[in-house]
Amino acid sequence: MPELPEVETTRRGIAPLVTNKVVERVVINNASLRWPVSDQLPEVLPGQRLQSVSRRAKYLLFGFDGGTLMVHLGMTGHLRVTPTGAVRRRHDHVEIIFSDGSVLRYNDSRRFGSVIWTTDDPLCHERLATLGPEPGSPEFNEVYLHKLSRSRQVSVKSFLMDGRVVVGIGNIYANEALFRAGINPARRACTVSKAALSRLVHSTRQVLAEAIDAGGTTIRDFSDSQGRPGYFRQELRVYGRAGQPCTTCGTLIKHLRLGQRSTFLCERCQK
DNA sequence: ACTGGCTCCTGAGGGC
DNA sequence: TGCCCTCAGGAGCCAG
Repeated sequence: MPELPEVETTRRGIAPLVTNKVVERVVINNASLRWPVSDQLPEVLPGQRLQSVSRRAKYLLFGFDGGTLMVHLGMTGHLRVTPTGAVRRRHDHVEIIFSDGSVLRYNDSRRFGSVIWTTDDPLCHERLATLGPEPGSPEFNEVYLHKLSRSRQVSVKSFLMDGRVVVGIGNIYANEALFRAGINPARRACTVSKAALSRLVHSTRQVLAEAIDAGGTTIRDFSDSQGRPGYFRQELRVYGRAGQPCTTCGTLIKHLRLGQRSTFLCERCQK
């Protein structure tokens, strides 16, 4: 489900509802996520105040007094805040009850996501330490991409989706960014010119920023913390548009598979 | 060091 | 209506 814009949309919705609240109780209904949820959580968290909700890559970082809860939404994860006593839904795996009665619920039908507790610097955690720069950071630029890509034989799309290269870009936005940059996603990364990589840096930032402004993209089941869908779907130019005309030249959008992921392109606009 | 393929899991949608 | 198949927005792990 979520790429960077959806995670950021979730963060913005959740943060004002839970920041500065004190945990009263934690309930783990199902600990078997991507990694087992720590059974220490119900003992450790109560009494701690939630100081901040930030984001690194696709991880939401809930900064408590004595540590950080690192939440990844996987493919189908949702967070929502409800009053106490609100009906528990199927797949509500973790519930954090605050002393004011509100409840933060982690729901994830496929359980590809994770809820990880760490008392160390989360940025040094093994899940985060090896990740590349944020797409919005100055480190993500054409010089960096050019240097990193010279030895890479993988498709430029797989390269762009590699979290060690740059974080937050999943399948939808990789397709969209490559279309806007006029780059064929199947091209090997090492063959893409610095000029084209420069276009890719800008189109990536642009697509992500526009998607955040629209509240993310809802294809199947993404909704924000209030249950609202994202409105970027109507802005998608290639993703999910196989057989439909290119918005630029009218050529029919082609569908193929790269690295086991659905890929869409206009063969005329993307070289 | 890279690469492609497989894997975890549930649910939706299409064809018959 | 139901059954079976394919596909899905992530990403770690493994063998080659």
